[in-house]
Amino acid sequence: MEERYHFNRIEEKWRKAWDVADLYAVPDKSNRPKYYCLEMFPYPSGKLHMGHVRNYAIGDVVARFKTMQGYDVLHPMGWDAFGLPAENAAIKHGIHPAKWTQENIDAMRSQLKQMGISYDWNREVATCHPGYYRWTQWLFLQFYKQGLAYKRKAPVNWCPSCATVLANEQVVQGACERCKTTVERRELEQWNLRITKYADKLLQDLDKLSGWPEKVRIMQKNWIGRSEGAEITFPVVDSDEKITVFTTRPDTLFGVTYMVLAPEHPLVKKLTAPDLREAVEQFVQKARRMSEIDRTSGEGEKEGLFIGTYCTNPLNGDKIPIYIANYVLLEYGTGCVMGVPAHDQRDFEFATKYRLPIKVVIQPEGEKLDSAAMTEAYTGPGVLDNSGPFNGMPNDEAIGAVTRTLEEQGIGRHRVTFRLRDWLISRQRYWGAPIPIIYCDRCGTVPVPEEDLPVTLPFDVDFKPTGQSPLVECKEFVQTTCPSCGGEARRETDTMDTFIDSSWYYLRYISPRNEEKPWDVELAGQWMPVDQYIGGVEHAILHLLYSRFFTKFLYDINLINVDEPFQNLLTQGMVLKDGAKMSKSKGNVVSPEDILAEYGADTTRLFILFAAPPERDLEWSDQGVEGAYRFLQRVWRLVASVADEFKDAPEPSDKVVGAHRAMRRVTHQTIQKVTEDIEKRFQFNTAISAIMELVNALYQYRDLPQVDRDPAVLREAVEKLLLLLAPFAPFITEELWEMTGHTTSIHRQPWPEYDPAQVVEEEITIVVQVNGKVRDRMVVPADIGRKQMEEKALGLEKIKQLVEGKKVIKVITVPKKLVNVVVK
RNA sequence: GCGGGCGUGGCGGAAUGGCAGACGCGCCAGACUUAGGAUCUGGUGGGGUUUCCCCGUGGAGGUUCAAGUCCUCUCGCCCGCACCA
Repeated sequence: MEERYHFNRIEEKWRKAWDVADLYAVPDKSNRPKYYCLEMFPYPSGKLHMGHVRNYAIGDVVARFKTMQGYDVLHPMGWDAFGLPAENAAIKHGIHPAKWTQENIDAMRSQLKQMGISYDWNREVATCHPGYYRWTQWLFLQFYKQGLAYKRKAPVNWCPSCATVLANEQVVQGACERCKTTVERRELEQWNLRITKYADKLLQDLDKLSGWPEKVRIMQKNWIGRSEGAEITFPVVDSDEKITVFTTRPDTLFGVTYMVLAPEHPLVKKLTAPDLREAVEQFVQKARRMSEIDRTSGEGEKEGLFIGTYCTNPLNGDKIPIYIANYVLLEYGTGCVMGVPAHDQRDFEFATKYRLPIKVVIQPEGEKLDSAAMTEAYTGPGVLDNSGPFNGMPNDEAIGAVTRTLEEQGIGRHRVTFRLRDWLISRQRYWGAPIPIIYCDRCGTVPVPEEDLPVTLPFDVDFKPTGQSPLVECKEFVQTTCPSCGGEARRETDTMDTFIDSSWYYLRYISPRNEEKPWDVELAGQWMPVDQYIGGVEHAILHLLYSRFFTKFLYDINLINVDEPFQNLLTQGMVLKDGAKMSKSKGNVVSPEDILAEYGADTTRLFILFAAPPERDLEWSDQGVEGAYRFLQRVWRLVASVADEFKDAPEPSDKVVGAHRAMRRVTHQTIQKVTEDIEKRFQFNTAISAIMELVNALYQYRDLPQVDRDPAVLREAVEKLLLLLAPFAPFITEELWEMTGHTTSIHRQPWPEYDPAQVVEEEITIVVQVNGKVRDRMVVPADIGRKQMEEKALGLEKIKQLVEGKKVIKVITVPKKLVNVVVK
């Protein structure tokens, strides 16, 4: 028997054995209850980082725990394998993106296997594989069929560094989410998915997601940005044109003193007075050139220009000057805003700058606002003033009343607007799934017939970024025949946003090699939804919102029977070193490769799970890793030293007393604690600490003289210990399980259950307080009544002294906890 | 500015309103040892007049027999959103 813990030998041995036995394969169907445990699949960058290690260690505990509890656990892994880094690496090192990606996948798969994560590798998928992206394209066609994929020309976010357009979600504070380059605006014709059609559902169903962190739900809610208000039409003076605005404050309609259009608004050209055309055109050009960040940062100066024409307030006939201004966005609402300086801070600033009138129409209670004296807008509640028939009405009532009046007169209506915009999915890059569309001069836009999929990505392409898709230059790809008329036609050359690939991968795991369809509907019905999804909070909006959108669409076209993909979501915290996120530039990166080589997988996993609860940020500590390593050695030595002694021991007796009973109690209490900690809140850190306490207790028990030890009690404790530790440290527990005489894998054993009779204490320590301060303790039978507790406490020598000469006002007794004597 | 989270020993972190600091790291002492950066045992919030007492969970109030935990205000740090009409 090995006296020392050699993780290298053990981990290599079991890695091979599990592989050969295909231990972690999960059947498509069985009679056991299902559990779908999913971790966000990585981009194959080449090597795992600590964030991955943490993510997958957490997921593996859940998967192994649920497996031991008797579930069929679907626990797959794959690769989010399309994307820019492959192209950038290819350009830099002259390797083809496909080769670069494949090599990285191989390297990372091997690292994951080294970590001992219980994936069913038979279900591995890679989004860049034609067998996968064929179905990505197929899904695009389903969107197209339903009118949810459409092409339109619009101002878009352009990243000059990535040389491609970006979705709204991929622009963070005016910069490219990937490379941080400031995003420009360009007018381009691009493919979009109509996610806005699902805006209301995506918002409402957030309420169903009780298993998601509040934080993520709020972030999505804000992103969708529903606001209720009214659309109001203002006729233009001396013209047949009308301007429609959206406002959440129809109650302030009588306070409108100017009108603003977005500079790009189509009406601007028509409405501009002839003598101002040149100035307006200059202003529009300037606004166009402004980056998104300057345009929307809030701090930027509001700039506007009068375009020389007026419109009329439809309710009171006021003549209102029309402006254009940089702070009005074409994309939101109707692209026009009515200016109410008295009751909107932005309008107030704008009106002050351009000396526009300020008209108070809401008066707060007990106060009379004077527009000349105002230094900021009043946005609170109040009563209408200067508002004709609505005078004296509370403004919250007026919102509805004004809207109704507008509706009656046919000049406005109730309206709901969303901040969420359609999802721009075209990318002018090579390494992605081609959009399966053909353009024919006779037939127009024709979808590629489903049976012709996949539209394969050509291999020999010069993929340097030029601003247009590299596929444009690839004649074999572009030139094709029209599926409709058979004539000459051209293929769409843009590829899809990689977030499309990752919006449905959790479904492909269910039928990873199905060549007839993207997934088997019946099997999807069985496995979906994902019971537990685990990943970083950085995907709170992008990936999680897109996946929810896909799921809702697929539900509507009857391809799945759930309308939310992820029942429970765990957002793990970051891994920090010296208080900061690990990064090359800070030089505080700890490489999983090195740690795995020095300490092995079990130690690495154990440390990461022990150092902090999963949702919280984790501070990396080399000494902490040492501690985890030391603990596993301690377990090893303990088990190795007693394995022979209890090999043939029977089940322990329920009648044992003294140290044996105490040992059994700790064993069963630990089972209870660990089970609850994992189940309740994924509190792996406290679960592990409980296991450590069991080991400490076992050392005490082992060091009794041998004649005083009960081999049956020892055996029970050691075996439960190994079973409880198995999900955290799969290799060492498997080895020790074998060493203690077992022939089937520990990872195929049922999760231990505790015996309530063994958990109970016969005697407990009660705290005795006087006026809330602990003054003494007493040991009493566990089933003692309140009355006896109180009597015994009052009889204690110390308590008597403290109470002497004072008046006992009352005595609080909390069963099994304490007695508090309140005196005066 | 709005929204969310977090403030507990030297450090990571524990505590259904009921003994603050479990467990681990670090540190101190002892044992074993040719040796120890191995292992085992014990100790380890601060202070004091040291069988005992006082103070202590960012700060100030409050509720309660009892508050790290609940309430009000306040300070600091982190994250997300930010001209959305």
